[in-house]
Amino acid sequence: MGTSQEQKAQSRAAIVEAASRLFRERGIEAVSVAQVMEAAGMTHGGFPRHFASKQELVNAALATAADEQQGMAAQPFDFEAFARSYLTPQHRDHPEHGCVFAALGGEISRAPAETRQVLGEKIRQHIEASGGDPAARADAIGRWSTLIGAMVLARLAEPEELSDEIMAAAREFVGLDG
Amino acid sequence: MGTSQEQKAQSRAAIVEAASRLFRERGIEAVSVAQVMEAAGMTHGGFPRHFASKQELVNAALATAADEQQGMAAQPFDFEAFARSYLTPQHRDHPEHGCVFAALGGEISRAPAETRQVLGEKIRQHIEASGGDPAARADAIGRWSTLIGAMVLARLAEPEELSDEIMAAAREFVGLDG
DNA sequence: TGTACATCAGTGAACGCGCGTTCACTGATGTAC
DNA sequence: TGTACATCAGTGAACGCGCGTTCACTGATGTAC
Repeated sequence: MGTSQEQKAQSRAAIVEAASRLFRERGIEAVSVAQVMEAAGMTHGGFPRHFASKQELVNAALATAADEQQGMAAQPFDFEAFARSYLTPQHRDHPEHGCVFAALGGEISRAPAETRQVLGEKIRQHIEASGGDPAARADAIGRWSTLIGAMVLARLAEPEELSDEIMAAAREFVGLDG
Repeated sequence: MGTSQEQKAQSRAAIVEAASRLFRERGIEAVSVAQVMEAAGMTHGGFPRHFASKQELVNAALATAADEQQGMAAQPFDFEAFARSYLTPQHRDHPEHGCVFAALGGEISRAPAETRQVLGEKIRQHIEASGGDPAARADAIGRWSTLIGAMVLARLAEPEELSDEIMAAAREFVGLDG
């Protein structure tokens, strides 16, 4: 069953990727299993061959979304480059390819513990990666918080000039453009 | 119909207050009209006497939640006092009485324009209140962003020590405790 | 190599359920005179 | 002041709908011999 299992793994990856994208774009509750399966090129009946419940898919999709962001960042972590690509109209207007904390943080803090822990662990990893020096850690946390909060505000603010101003102010506040 | 209209206004206020609280606690989509009406002491059938749709209730509840926060802040706005009460376990553990942007910002950025505009306008007002000096404006935006992002992270982070550390780091980053 | 059989990813119909919304009704409130 | 009538906030049953999930079935994949 070699080929078959390969195909199954590909299908699963397609489902998780579609979910990761659709959840960030429209919210978890607003996206149905059938919509995810359709986006992955299947019908909804095949879903239970890969996940026991929507909850399981959510957990996998969030882990993927968080890893994707971490994977795109430079190694070792370059905050300035990260912040410059984070605070952009491109990111603001395309949450489906963006930061899972800004897009779904609020919603997930109300999710079952199992789901919260997926992102909780990613947060821990991200902070650990900033090094052992307490001052550097605190600074990393402060700057990261600023990016997330600014993106939340920038996605709500109107008109677009104000939204742009929020992103520019956050760039300054974290030490760029200054 | 004087008394009757007073009673109606009281009922409407109770519905909006219950919605404002429940939406922040559980998310907008996760709370049904029937649950809001029950929390307000009525049955769901009375709902259309006050609102044409759930969407209308959402708009009213968000405006109330945003005004509530603004109303609790000192006049003139004292950022330091605001930040100190914002970055607390009390606020983190009780989103139902807390910042609507941290609790529902992501969800609302995906809502219909009409709903987004309710919070978009509150953001504009909050920023305008920081004064006309461009540097002061930018600083106010940066600090506010930090508070919101830190609360999103603090509500997801585990264990509790890490969550507390995030709030402490944000306090430092906005210029307190430093 | 061929052939008969087992497995199981994916299909499409169906399920029970809770949702937002609608509506006939009731009874207290307020008005007309 | 008293009486007959109108209004309408709130009740409780009902509606159509989309949801997550289940399941009999199919047909391609892989195994046994």
